[in-house]
Amino acid sequence: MNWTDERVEKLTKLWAEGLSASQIATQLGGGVSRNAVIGKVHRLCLPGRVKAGGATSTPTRTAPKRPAAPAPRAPNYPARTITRTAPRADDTVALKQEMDIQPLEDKVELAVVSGTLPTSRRLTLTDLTERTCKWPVGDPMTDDFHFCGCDSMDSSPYCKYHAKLAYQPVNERRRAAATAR
DNA sequence: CCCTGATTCGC
DNA sequence: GCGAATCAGG
Repeated sequence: MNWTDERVEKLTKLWAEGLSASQIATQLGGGVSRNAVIGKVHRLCLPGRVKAGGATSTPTRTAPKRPAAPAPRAPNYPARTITRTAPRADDTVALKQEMDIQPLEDKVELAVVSGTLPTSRRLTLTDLTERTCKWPVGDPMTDDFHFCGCDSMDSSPYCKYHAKLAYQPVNERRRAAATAR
C-alpha cells in the first residue's frame, strides 16, 4: 500500500483526534499495520500521542538495539465488498431489532472478551447502520446470507471481533501462537 | 494475557 | 521511505 496524500491526510487527522495507531490502521484499511501507522507518524514528525482529555501522557522510552530477524510477512486481508442486497426488513422488523440491541450488548461484549464469536443479529444489508457490524456471514449466493450486525463497534465497519479478523493478522498470529503454546 | 506508542534497522 | 520486530510500559 502506498502513502498517498489522501491517506496521509486521513492519518494526520485521525492521529490528531487521538485515535490509537491500531484504530487508525483499521480505518485506513488496505492492510496497513499499526506499526506502519506509527512509523509514518514519526516520519511525518507528528506530535506524540494526544489524549482526548488534553494530557499528553503514555511516555514510553526505549533503548533497544535489536538485531532484527527476517520478517515472514503475512498479508491476507479480506478487503470485502459485499454488494448483494437482501429483501425484506420493514420498519417493524427494524424497530424490533433496534429494541433488542441493548440486551444483546453485554453478551456480545463477553463473547468478544472470551474470544468467541459475537452474537450475530443476522441483519440484512438494508438493516445495517453506522452502529452495526458489517461483517458478512455465509455465502452471498444463498438466502441464509446476512451480516453480523452486532453492536460492539470499535471505530471500524466491523465489531471488535471482526475488526481483528479483518485488519490485524499480526495480532491473530500472535494470539494463535500464544494459544498453541 | 491484552493493549499502547517508540525505536531500530534491513529492505 | 517503509514497516516488521522488538522494546518498555499500562
